[in-house]
Amino acid sequence: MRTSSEEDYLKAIYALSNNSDGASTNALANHLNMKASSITDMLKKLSDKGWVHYEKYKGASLNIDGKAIALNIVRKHRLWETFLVNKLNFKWDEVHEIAEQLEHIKSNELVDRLDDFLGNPTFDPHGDPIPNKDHEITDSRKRSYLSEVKINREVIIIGVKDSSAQLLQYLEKENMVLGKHISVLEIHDFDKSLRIAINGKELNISERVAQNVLVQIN
Amino acid sequence: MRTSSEEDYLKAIYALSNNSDGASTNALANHLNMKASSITDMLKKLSDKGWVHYEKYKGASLNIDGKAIALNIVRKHRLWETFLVNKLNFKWDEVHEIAEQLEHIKSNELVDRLDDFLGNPTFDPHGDPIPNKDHEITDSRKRSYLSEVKINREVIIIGVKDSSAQLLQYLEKENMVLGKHISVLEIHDFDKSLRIAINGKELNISERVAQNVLVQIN
DNA sequence: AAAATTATTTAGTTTTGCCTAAATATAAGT
DNA sequence: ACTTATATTTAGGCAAAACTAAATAATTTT
Repeated sequence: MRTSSEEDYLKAIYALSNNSDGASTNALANHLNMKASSITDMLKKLSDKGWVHYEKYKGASLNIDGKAIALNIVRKHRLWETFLVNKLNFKWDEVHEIAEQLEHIKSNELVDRLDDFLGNPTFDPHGDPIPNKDHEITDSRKRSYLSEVKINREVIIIGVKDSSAQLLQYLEKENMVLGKHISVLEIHDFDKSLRIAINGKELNISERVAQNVLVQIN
Repeated sequence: MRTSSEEDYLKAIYALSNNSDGASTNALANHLNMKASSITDMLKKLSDKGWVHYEKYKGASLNIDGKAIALNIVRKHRLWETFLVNKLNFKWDEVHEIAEQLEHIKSNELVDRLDDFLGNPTFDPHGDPIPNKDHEITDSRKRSYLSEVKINREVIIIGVKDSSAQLLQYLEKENMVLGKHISVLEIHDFDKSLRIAINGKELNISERVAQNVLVQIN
């Protein structure tokens, strides 16, 4: 058995582990809005439970069991977000907080039935891939941030990096929503802002925004 | 703000308050599977928060705010049970435990949207009435337990009192499910068991079962 | 390489929500 | 009414999960 709190830590370690290197104490403290000392305490506990590899002063990484749990939480989070948007008509910037609660509901049967009910989606409303029952992410799309795209390349919006309400509302206002096609027309040297073509119109967006828009390259 | 634990207590006090008299410490301890001393602690806290009227040695009862919270939890519980049965195809004996978790998810918007998504049901899969947004139960059906029904009265199954898996599975086996029409043919004096007509056949059931089957009288 | 800075851990504390054991109040039996 | 039984409360304790403040390790700067 495990607590919601433990699940939050495992999810955070997963989120902060790029490539094979783990997550540092401070990075976790920052991500979870806690003090570093609290992180140290919990990492010891998670290590004792066999979910995390932890060495003093060297940060933490997930081992097999811990990764399975983390991916299961991610799976639940993304399935619930899909439910909230597709079935209850929430907007994609409104669902994160609720999904943070729903992801901790315990029942494998529930998750599997929800998955079926939603038609076994492979991506959530933010464009993030949904792990399958076996905790595998089978993401075949070539993805990149809009800020990295070459001029005149046509791409499709498939998600965002920072899913803050501010960003999502901005994108909604500019009608830069999931599935839209974009061409990068020009990159302005002085501030790296972009002129893009979308919805048959031209639009300028800041580098900051472009760095947070995830696109699929055809 | 309130905790899941506090919500559980308020729900228990509501469940144990028949008519206007409140719930005793021991009854609550029994209902919640806790020790009486834990109940005393929490009743003081709930009293401080203004949700419960508590006097030493005299048990507890809900005041206006507490009752509103309790009915909101009941509403959420029953809506989620309805979702699980109607949308995810769970059986009615499988949903209680999951709904116990889901009822604590915080978001009024979510509950209201779920309500709409389900078609604003007034009864859950066990036949229990679902409080509306204003925490009112508007139950217009005349209900009774099958054990109280007069001979030759035709009634409709609308719920159960004890929703244990054993009972629900027994009813399922005998095809005594929600919505079925029943006539009481005979009440045997020596053990108060009933001979009933259901599904075009006759069937004997014990008093114990009859006491737990909730029916609507036409 | 030493000093200064930053990151991490340790030690001790707090709050929540439960527990046990003992004390006290209420209710019931004779 | 008095004794016994039951119900309830009080007092003290424990584990989880956070915190602060101080100590120590690692890293960076000069």
